[in-house]
Amino acid sequence: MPTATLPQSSRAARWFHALSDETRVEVVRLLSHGERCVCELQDALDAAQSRLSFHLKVLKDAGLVTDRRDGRWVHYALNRDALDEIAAFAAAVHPGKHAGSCRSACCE
Amino acid sequence: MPTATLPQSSRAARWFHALSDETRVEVVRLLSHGERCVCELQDALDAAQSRLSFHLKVLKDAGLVTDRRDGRWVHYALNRDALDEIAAFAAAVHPGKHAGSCRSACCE
DNA sequence: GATATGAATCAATCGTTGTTGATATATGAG
DNA sequence: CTCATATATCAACAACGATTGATTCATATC
Repeated sequence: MPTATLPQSSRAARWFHALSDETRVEVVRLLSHGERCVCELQDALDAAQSRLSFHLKVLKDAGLVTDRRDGRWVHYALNRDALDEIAAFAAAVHPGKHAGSCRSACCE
Repeated sequence: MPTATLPQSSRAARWFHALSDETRVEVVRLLSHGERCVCELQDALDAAQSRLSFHLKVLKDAGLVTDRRDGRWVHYALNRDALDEIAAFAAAVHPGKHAGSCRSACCE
């Protein structure tokens, strides 16, 4: 049962990879306050334009953020569903959830 | 390296990096059922010994797992505190938490 | 149209990460 | 002490990821 509720490991690994860079974590933290345009993120993070664009692409490809063009600006926002799944993963693998039901099979 | 004194984003990035590989995610899932020895993980994952050892070291260096030697076997277990912090991160950046209190500053 | 601005993409580079096979270390059995 | 087993470490290499500066694309203003 616990396994069935967990996302595929490869999906999880993809999310975690997207969050494995400090700049990208900062972006996510900024976006947690609401939608932001690229220029604003650039300001807040003091990041070169192409560098930030690269990281935003990684986050977008992983499905963690969405983008929306508005005139010449592009606004990024967190994808709530993905964050839900990440939280679910952390909860599902929490030790103690499977209280002794699955004992070790070797080294005894 | 005093991970405890690092800024939060950097610590988070470290954890997520440790989980950014499918094999390591699988290890964490297996350990969620309880402590496991290396040979057992090797069996379950069908992974070469040095390869698994490498991934276990990454997880251990990131503070996600602990190891305990027992005779000739070494048992690995999840570090509950780290998983708590990861869950806390996911919850903290969840959109909607800061309901309109922080509006965008540009592109208006 | 011409031009300016916000953002994405590209090419080059360089450091990092994962895999493999070989070797080393630790423990226990005989 | 010798040997077998469990695990860690090492060296080499391929694959991948991040950064930078230049270029391109899209949109808006004049």
